[in-house]
Amino acid sequence: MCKQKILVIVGPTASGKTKLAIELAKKYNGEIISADSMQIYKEMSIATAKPTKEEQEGIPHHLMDFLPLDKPFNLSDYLNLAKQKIKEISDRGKLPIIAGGTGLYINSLIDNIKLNESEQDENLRNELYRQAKQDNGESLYKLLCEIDPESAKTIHQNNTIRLVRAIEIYKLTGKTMTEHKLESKLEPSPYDVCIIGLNYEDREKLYEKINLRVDIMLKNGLEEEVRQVYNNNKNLKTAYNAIGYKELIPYIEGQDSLENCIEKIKQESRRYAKRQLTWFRRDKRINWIYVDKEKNFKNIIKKSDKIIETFISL
RNA sequence: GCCUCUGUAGCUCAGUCGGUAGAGCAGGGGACUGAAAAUCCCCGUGUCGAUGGUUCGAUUCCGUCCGGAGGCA
Repeated sequence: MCKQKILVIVGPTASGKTKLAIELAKKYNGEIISADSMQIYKEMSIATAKPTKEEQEGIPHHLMDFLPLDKPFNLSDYLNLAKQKIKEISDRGKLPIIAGGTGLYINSLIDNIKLNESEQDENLRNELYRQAKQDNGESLYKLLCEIDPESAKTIHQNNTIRLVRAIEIYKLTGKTMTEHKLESKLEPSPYDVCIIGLNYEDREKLYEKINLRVDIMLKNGLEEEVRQVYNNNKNLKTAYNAIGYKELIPYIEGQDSLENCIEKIKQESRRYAKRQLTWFRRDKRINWIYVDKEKNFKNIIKKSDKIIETFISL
């Protein structure tokens, strides 16, 4: 049986994934599936650094710019849609290229994680959050230690989101998080992946790039974009999670200076990049290309070609 | 020119009644299975401005010099 070949491009924010993906799509007859938890939303474009239509150079981009901001979206939705897209693209005889910075989405997809079919129970969740708030998660943590000591080892009492989720999944399905994880990995992946990771050898250089990109976003009208979203949406839950939005809103509400808010965007972007690197670094399959070690973009393409050619010939 | 204050971690500053030092921020490392651009955990050695003196011992006290801030002429 021949596994479906897919190309995956990962890396921290502002490392050049988008550009590389487009170039490789042109070269290898590919279509791009975005793996970015924020680029899926229609209204947020500048802050999420979506490529414009011109920048896309006619390459089809999937799972990007299609969902209204008030619609919730989660890992499960992503997996369902992405798998379907991979199939469609390969049926067209083209190469699926996953490109993005949301590590959880990418790993769950390429490692074929099977989520069980549990319905979400908002009431239960709210109740658990209330309980967590009362005693800083103490009672919930104790409960988790009883029902799933294995998970309790890796989930800290202060990490309310995870704590609640681990308990929620048990109450909803009767299975612990640990069991759920084991079951999720039973089926081998139908994909044969080649992963290219973009990074900088010198962290400072990456940070300069990030700072510069934030300045460019502002020139491109970031403030106007945030204002529009702010004025048109009652439910800003998702926007409050997006870097560029959550830092600029205090300025729009008159609570902080523009200068401070811009610095904050840059800082949060840098920290985000660091977290992304922490996530990606542990995946030993990634073929890293150090952007600051290459003379120019052509050399990055050359390196990528080398990696891809051995992959394709296998 | 004189007087006062000041020089300690990348930054802002504590502190040591003389036994070579510690907070916040910045930064670094890590975790991650249905909110993931989210959420959470861990990490503080630095010629204590330079140099001479007193002392068993000085970043701490004294002298000189070099930065910085303010005041008076």
